[in-house]
Amino acid sequence: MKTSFIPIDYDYFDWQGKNYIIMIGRDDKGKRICVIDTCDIYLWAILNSKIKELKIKELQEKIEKIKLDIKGRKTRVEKVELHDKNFLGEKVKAFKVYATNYKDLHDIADKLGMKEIEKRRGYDLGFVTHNILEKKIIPLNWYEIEGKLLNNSEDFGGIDMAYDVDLCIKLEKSKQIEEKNFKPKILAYDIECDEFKIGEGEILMISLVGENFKKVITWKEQGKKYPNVEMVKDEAELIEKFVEYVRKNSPDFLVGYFSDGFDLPYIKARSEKHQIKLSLGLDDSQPTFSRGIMLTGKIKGIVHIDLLKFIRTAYSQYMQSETLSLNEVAKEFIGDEKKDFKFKHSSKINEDEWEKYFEYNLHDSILTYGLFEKMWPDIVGFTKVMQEPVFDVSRNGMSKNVESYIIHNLEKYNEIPEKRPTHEEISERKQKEKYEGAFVLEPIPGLYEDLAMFDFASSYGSVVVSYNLSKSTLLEKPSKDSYSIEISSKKVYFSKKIGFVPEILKEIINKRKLFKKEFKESEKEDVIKRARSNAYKLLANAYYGYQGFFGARYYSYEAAAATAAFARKSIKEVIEKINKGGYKTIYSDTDSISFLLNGKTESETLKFLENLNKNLPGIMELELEGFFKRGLWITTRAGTAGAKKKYALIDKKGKVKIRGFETVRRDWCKLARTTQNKIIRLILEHGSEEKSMEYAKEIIKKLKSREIPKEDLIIRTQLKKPISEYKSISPHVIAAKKMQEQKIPIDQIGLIEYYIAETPGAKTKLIRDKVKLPDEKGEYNIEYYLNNQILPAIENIFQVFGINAKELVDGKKQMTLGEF
DNA sequence: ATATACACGGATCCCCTATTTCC
DNA sequence: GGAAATAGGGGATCCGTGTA
Repeated sequence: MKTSFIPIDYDYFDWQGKNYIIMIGRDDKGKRICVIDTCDIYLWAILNSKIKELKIKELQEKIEKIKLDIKGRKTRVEKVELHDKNFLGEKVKAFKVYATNYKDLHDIADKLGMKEIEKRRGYDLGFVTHNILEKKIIPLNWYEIEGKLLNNSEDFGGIDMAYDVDLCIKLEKSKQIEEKNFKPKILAYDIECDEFKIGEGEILMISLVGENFKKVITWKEQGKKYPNVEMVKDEAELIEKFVEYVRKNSPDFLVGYFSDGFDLPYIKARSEKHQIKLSLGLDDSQPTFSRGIMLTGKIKGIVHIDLLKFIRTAYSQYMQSETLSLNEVAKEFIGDEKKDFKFKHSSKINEDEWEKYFEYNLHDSILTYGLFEKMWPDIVGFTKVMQEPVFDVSRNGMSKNVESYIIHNLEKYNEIPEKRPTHEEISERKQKEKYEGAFVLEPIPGLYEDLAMFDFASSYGSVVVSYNLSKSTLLEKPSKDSYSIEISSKKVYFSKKIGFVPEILKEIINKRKLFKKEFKESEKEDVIKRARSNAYKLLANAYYGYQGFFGARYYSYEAAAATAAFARKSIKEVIEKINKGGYKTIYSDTDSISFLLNGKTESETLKFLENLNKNLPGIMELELEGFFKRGLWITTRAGTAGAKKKYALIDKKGKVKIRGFETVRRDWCKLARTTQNKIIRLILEHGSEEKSMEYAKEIIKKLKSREIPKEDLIIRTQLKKPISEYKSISPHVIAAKKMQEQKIPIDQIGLIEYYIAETPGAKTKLIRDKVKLPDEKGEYNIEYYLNNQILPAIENIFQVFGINAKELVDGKKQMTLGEF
């Protein structure tokens, strides 16, 4: 039997004591194929360098005789081979110790505690990863496979009959082939319930959306007919219907939004209550959930995707949306939003409101479906780059992705993989003192004309590569021919012989450059190339964080601290050169520098940049971020110091770039934000403050005469932990308490909305005593919004021009008094 | 459990001192 | 007149949210 094959989902099973991998995928005709395979199972025992030849042989024989009896299952070491390998860049001799079952490796490792064996490695990767490493059948790549067709076969306990697939093949040969077109079958789903707590309420409806498939299943509001709505008799039947439709559609991907934490566990809990088997898996198995705080729901053969998780790692840092709610994310990515429906308990929904509810439910699945389609190229890109199954890649954070990438690229360096840190190691690492981070230059407040901004491309990444900073290149003793730098008054040294970790990163940066160039030069927009370029970009950026992350296999405090130190040194040197070159630096943060052109032309400045680059070490490179017509820096709220991480720029085309100001902060009311934004824009456009002052006066007047709609005064703050854990009872905590009392559900993100009201007769002057929920009756507190929202947002901007905004606020008050 | 440090600023917390209240 | 209650100032801390 020979066929094409694209693996999508990976799982494993035991048969007669041996591990087998099971890959579910498609052929180029769209047939669903199940492929069974296995590989050598082994761990590495690294030998002490002082061990004698003779002793090695003896030890090998001893290990070969190891027998295990685990919970009544008898097994043994199959064979032992001696190999020349590298571990953390050092040449080592290591035994490759073979076993029958991956699960036994741990127990075998425990028996290898002899003093001649220095380290035991490679038994904590997981069988799926191990198999991908061994057999190189990488998710979402195309293969031509050959093997035995299993048809009503007894092999593997009749697995071909258990799985609902078109073909089941025991793999014998495989080779990677050219990319073929693959359009995944997608089914998006969403549920609506009365209670937000998992399983506490009833599921009212479930919507499902696939290609040419739209359905809402419900047991509420029977009797009437609605488009796309199918009525069933009760909740139990609703769940059964859901299972039936998933099975009928037989998707490759079942996609939800926050479905790991809500929809799937909810359905599971309700099905348990009704004692219904939730046979969603291709082998009729039920979804399983990983333990731990963050749930993940897995369905055999169908990849369950929680899009929220992928968005969080892959996009959130570059997104405009203030929250990752389905509504905002859909708006940003596909220009569509949720249907309007005000959440109510089902008992309070009028007959004529149900149709809206059904539409709302269906539309959520439509949005989820649309988002998945939009993100599919990136999901493919990530999966192929990290070489891990889609299920994992779509959920993993960037540190895990970095690690996957390293693990799957060790072979070139003949490296044995490092182990995961133990709990003790993790707590030790966590206790380490924080090292000094980025350098931020205090700006000189003011409004400036004609500026340029330079920044380092992949700053920290290029530092790691240029100075060879990693766990394996850190030298124990000072050495002359090495890179050295001081971290917290201690000198550290790194070898100049390039380590495999910096080399892998160098490759990432190079590939990123290559793919970026490729997709920019491609005639029509090539989403796949763009996605791959993006995956490498994110990897390069996450690399530095990974080295400093306590859970990392290749953690290195010294390398991380040295990276920050070298970066500080580099940027300070560049600032000096810029100032010596006749420019004037205004501000700098981490890897970017803004400076005044001081009458120099743009082409002169570009030439200057070229020269700067000639003298930078290694692969470090400065880029032009842009030329700007004007720029604004202000003081901190407290004093005369220039405020860091806050500035606004306008370019020649009038495009404004605002960083750090209240304008971009979601915990300020809309009025303060839009007012500040407008004022900044007016100042940048006109180069003076008159127009913006007029505008400010007008807003203040409107606020005082209560002309501002309440929605512009709503303050949004995220509740980040359970109410009881707050030591400091701030306004948003009070608002959350009120919501709890009034049984208003707090959304999944925990965004709390409130406004500050006039509360005559209030005893204290605490803001929290004036908190009211948006729906609560009351008048907004003029004093508060003037002094705590508008004034702080504009005061320091006007201070640049020597204007006291406080007088603007108060002075206006007298005038309005005069008007009456 | 799941990348890092730096930074701002509101609001509360908490301690101290001064003032007011009460007997 | 002296003790207790209250008010207010100011630094420390908590908290959320940004920049890079």
